[in-house]
Amino acid sequence: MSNVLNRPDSVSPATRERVLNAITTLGFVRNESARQLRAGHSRTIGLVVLDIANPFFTDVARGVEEVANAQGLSVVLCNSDGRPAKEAAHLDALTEQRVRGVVLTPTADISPQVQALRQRGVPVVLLDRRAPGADQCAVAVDDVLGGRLAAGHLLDQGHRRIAFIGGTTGLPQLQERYQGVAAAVREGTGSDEALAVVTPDTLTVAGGREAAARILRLPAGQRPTAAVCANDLLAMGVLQEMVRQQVRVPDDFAIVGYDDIDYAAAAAVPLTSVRKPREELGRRAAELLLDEAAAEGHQHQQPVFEPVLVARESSTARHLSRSVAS
Amino acid sequence: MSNVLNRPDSVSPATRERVLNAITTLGFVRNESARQLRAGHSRTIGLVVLDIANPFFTDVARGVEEVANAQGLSVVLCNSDGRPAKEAAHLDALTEQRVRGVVLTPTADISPQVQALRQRGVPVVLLDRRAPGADQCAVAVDDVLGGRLAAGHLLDQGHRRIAFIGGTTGLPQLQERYQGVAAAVREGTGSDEALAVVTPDTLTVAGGREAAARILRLPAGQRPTAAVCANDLLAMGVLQEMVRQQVRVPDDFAIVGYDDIDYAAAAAVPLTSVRKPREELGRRAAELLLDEAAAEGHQHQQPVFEPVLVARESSTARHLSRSVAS
DNA sequence: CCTCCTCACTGAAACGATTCACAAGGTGCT
DNA sequence: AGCACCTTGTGAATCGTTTCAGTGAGGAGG
Repeated sequence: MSNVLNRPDSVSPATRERVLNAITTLGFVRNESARQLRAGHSRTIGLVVLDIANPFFTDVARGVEEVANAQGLSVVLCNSDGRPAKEAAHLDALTEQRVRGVVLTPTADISPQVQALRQRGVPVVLLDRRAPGADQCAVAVDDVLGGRLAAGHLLDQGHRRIAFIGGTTGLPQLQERYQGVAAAVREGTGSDEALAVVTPDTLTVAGGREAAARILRLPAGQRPTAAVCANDLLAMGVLQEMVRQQVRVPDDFAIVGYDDIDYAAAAAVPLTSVRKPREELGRRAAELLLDEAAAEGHQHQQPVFEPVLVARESSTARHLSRSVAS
Repeated sequence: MSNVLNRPDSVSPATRERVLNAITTLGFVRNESARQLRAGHSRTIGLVVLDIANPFFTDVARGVEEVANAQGLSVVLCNSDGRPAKEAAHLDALTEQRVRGVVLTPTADISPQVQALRQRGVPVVLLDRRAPGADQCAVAVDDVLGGRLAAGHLLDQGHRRIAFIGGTTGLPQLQERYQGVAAAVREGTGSDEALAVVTPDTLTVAGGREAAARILRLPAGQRPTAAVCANDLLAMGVLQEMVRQQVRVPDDFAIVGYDDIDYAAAAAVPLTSVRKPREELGRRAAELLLDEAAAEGHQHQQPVFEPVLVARESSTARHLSRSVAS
C-alpha cells in the first residue's frame, strides 16, 4: 500500500485500483506520525516570529508559507512575543517534532536552543537579523542604512532635534537602526546632542503612545520636533497620542516609521516609513532553509536587502509656513 | 526513562538523577512522532483561518493559542485564504497529523473534510459562524444584529441611500450582516430601493478600494451617501479610495466597518465599526474544543456573542452644516 | 528445454516512546 | 520464621509506515 501511495508507477494498474478503492471505502488516512518516525524527520518547518500581531510578520509568514507549501511542507507558525522563554519553549517543541528546519526572528540573544538545533543538523535561518558568523544563513535588511534614510529625511526637512523611539539595547536590528540614525544626525548637525533616545516597554502601538506621552512631558526647549520609530506600530502609537494631545503632525511633530506595513499608508496621517521587502524576506529565508535541508553542497548565504524610504504626509511639510527647528 | 520524564515520582531519586544526567550529556531529545504514534493522537490542535493578513484573525489566534498553550497543546495555524481548495488541503494535512481537534473559520461551504474529521471523532469547532445543527460546537457573533446596528446608526445620521459592501452570496456571516442591514434599511426608510449591494473581488483593502471606485462611478442621483462594509479591511480600502478621489469622509460619504480591528481607530479618518470580542471568540472556541476532546459527557454549545457599535469620525457629523441625504 | 532476467507482490524488520506484566528486593505484620 | 505487600526496575509488545530482501510467475534468449 505504501507503494500505491508513494510510487504508483511501480504497481500494476489493477492492484492500484483495488487498493485505492479499499482506501476510500475504509476511510483510511495515512498516519503522519508513523511516517515521521520511520523517516526520522517531519514534513514541517517552524517559523518563530517576534509578534504575530505585527502585520510585518504576517507578511513575512505568507512568503515563507508560499515557498514551503510549494515543496509540500507545512509551516508551524509560533509566536515568541519577544520573550526568550517563549522562544525557547517553541524551539524545544519544534526540536521534539523533528522539524526539517526553523526560520527564526530571534529575541535579543541567540538562545542555546538554536545552537543545539544546529548541532543536531537542523538548519536554522535567521530572519531580519544578521548572522553572528558565516557558518549560518541569515536574511537581513541593512538597518544602518534604514536608520540613515529615516534620519536623513528628517534632517532634510529641517529638523534639528530628533528622537529615536525603540531603545538602543534590545534587538540588534534596533541597535543598527539606532546607529544609522545617530550617524546621520551627527553628520547632519555636527553634534550628538541633537538625538534623544526613548525606550518604550514594548514595540507595539501601546508602546508608541507611551513614548509620545513621555516626549510631550519634556520641557519645550529640549523636546524633539520629530521621531524615527523602530517600527510602524510604534509610529502609529506615537501618531495617535500626538493627535490626541492636539499636536499637529507633521507641522508640530514629524514621524517616520519602519517596515512600511500596509496600515502605515492608511493611518490618520499617512506615515512616512522605511520599506522592507516583507514577503521577499520570507521567501528568501524559506528558500535558503530548504536548500540547506536538502544538504547537497549547501553554501551558507547572508543576503542583505536594501530598504527604501517612502515619504508620506507624517514627515513632509504640507504648508509653506512651517516652524520646525525653531 | 519514560518514567523519569512522565512520572518522576515513581522512580527513586538516585535513578532519576542518573537518567537525567545521561539525557543531558547525550543531548537526548524526546521524539514527538514516536509519542504520537503510540498515543494515537498528537498534542496539537489546528486553527484554520480565512485570512492570516487580517488582524481580526491574528487576534482570534492569540486567544486560541493562549488557551491551548495553557493545556500544553500547540497550535498549527493554517491560512485558507478563503479558498475551499486550500482549506481542504490543510484539513487533510491536519487529519494525517492526527490533531486533537480543529478550530475552523470555514469558507463558504462546509467541506466534506469537516464531516470526515468529525466521523473520525476529531472535534471541530466552527468560529465566527453559526453551526448548521445542534450536534456541533460553534462560536459565533450575532451578525444580523451587527448589520442592524451599523445600518441603524447610518440611518440615525440621516443617510437615506446606503451601500452594503461585501456581497450577499458568499460567506454566511456576510449574508447575515447583509440581512441585518437590509432589515434596518427597510424599516427605516420603508423601501428596498435605499440599499445598494456592492460585491468586491476580495474582502481586503484592495477590494474596498475597488468597491469605492465602483460606487463613485454611479450617477449622482443613485449614488449612496454611506456604506456598511463587511469587514474593516474593506472599510479601510473604501476610505483610502474616497480620500484619494477627494470625497470628504464623513461629510460626503460615511463609512462603517466591521470587526473593529485595532487599526480601525487609527485610520486616516477613525473608522466607526462593529466590535466583536476577538480574543474572547478564540478563547471560547479553544475551550469548547478542549472540552469536547476530553470527551467526558461533552455538551455541544453554540454561544453567540453580541456585537457593539463603536461610533467614530468616519460616520459622525463633524460640522453642523452637513448635506447628507439631499 | 533450460537459464536468466524482469516485474509485481509479500513479509519482516525498523523507527522510538509508552505501557503493562512481571521480577527482585525490602519492609512490616502475625 | 513466614507470608503478604509495597517499591523499584526490567523486558517485551505495541503503534503504522517505510524499506528492503526475498518469492514466484512469466517472458526472452540461447
